[in-house]
Amino acid sequence: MPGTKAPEEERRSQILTAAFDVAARRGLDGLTTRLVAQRAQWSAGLVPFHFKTKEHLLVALLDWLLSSTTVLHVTDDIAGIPEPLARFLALLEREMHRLSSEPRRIRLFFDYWVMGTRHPEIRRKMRAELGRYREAFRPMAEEILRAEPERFGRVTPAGLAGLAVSFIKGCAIQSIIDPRFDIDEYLAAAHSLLGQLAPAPA
Amino acid sequence: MPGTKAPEEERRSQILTAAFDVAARRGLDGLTTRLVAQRAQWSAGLVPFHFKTKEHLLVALLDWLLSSTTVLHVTDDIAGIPEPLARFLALLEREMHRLSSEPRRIRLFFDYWVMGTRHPEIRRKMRAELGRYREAFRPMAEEILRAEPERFGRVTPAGLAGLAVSFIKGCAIQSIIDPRFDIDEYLAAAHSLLGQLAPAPA
DNA sequence: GCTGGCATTGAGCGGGCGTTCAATGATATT
DNA sequence: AATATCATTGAACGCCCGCTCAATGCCAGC
Repeated sequence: MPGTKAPEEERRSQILTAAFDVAARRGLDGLTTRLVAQRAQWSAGLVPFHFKTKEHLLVALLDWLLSSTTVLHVTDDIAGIPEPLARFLALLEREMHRLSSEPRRIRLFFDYWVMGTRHPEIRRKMRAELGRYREAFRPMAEEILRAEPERFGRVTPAGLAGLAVSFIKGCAIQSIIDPRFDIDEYLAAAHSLLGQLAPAPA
Repeated sequence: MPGTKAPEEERRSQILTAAFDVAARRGLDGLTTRLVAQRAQWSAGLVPFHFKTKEHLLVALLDWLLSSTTVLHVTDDIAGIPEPLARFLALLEREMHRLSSEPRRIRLFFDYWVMGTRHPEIRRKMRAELGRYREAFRPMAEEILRAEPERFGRVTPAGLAGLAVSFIKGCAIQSIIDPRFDIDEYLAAAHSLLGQLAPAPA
């Protein structure tokens, strides 16, 4: 039955949307079942009814956050770029642009990252997410390295993919905490640095 | 009177040490004045007596964390490396090694980063810290770029310094949440990438 | 040896939290 | 129309928090 949801799932979805709003404003510490209910003018007991414990709510919100963040999909326009390095750079650039257009998601992502430090299930999910993120860069990294294997003897696709993730997450950390952090300057440096990887342009 | 402290400062320092222990175990959420006191077998009222509010304690702990992290000092052995690029890489490598040797500090750093997202004073301190961190890389970045200005037209020292910070923080984010993240592989990729900046090695 | 001042104690206050649950209301089934 | 089912309400419980403060202990200056 496309376009509809079971009532139960519908309600859970509504709650998660409200929970994201609260978490985005107040952080995971400030996320309480009462505030979530209040935000949508529900009774205080509704949220605990649909999510047995707060932990369930937190885990479900993380799933919601990750699944509603289109990070894995290499869109057609980027997949269509023939040159692997250019594709790599285009993906980097698009991701950085997404960062600055969705700061609330990134902040919450790092909030969960910190939580994952002490919470096994959340750590597992964050680890998987970062792994998927790297995997998205891996095919391009492989192609880049394959073009000039002798030049990058010790560099592996996984290493290069990890570097790409660092570019993006590192940029997020700096730009979110410091609005004067110059993303264009940063991107120019990244482009130039990665541009050195090009197989000797004419 | 070297080697001694005023009793008041001595006590505050003891409290901050205990507070770091608690925060490292439980995170900033789990940091309570009672737990700090309990940890050192003090009465529950002692911590609020020396730090009027919990916010004061949190800010003081951040100051303590940042000032006791030797991040600014480019040690003599590194400063003595003649080649700027090699110096840059040596500093990167030492910082990454420090990350894995002091995971508690890094975790707490990111915990404060998240807090800084919503707390102006903490955000200000985190911004300043990241700025100092970039500045530590800047002189070397300037030298590297000065060697071949025509090759890196659009790259600025600030951009390159930001990239260096991303290398380190990005590595921390990935390796702390995922013990299987291969730091050596990552470092090899970073070295190779930055190595491309070398002024045409023989 | 007395005393004044300060560090320290530990009980207590008010408040917000997660969670529970009897009561209520709405809806679908018979 | 009667009833069973389940989402929803809102008050209540127990817990832990930051913070306060009278009482206590400790020690330097007289």
